[in-house]
Amino acid sequence: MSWTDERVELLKKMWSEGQSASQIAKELGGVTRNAVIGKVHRLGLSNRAGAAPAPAAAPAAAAAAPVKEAKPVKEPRPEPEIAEPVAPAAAAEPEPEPAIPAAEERPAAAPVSRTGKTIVPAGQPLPPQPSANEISPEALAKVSEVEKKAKKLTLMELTERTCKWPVGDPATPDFWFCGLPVQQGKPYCEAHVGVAFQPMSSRRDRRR
DNA sequence: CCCTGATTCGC
DNA sequence: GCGAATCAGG
Repeated sequence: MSWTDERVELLKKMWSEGQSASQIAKELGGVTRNAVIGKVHRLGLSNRAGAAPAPAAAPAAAAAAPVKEAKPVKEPRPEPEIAEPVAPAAAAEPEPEPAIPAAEERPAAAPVSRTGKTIVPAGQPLPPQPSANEISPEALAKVSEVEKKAKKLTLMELTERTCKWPVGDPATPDFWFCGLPVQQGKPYCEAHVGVAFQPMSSRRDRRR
């Protein structure tokens, strides 16, 4: 692959949006994150922050790079009141893919006050949290177990290979994501995949 | 271990 | 100019 104008533009866009080199590389395809980083440097748009204007040393790099930043700082949440963490009727679609929150996206603003308290916004994308519905007791038991040894990651710590299963009330400090290694291709660890993706077979309810 | 960006240097 | 290898860090 080569750096066509389009690709370079996408690169610039994503980079200024705060996307990581690896994410950009994936998006572009045909290039590694190294290639992306290399290109970024050659383009002279290294520093992404509008801050830290190189204090006392090496203002060197990117001297000829205007880099117009338009920090897309998104409002954490205009609406402070969140109704209730009601147990969302278990997402039991024949075609799985319970589209979790937008955990993938780079949170523009860290929902963490420097007082240590983690203030999770918990916008509208309320996750699965299946109610003890028609899920095998085994699977549920498994989940309980797993939650004990979960990594308890914060939103920002999630990656593509960490279980994105949410635990607790998003409105409290006791909210976290499982964080255990995900199952190949899935967004959750084995245990949580078990309750997140129900085989249609078990969904057949009392004949129609 | 997973990830991040930064630099170097042969091509 | 390009990007793998490497470095330095979280």
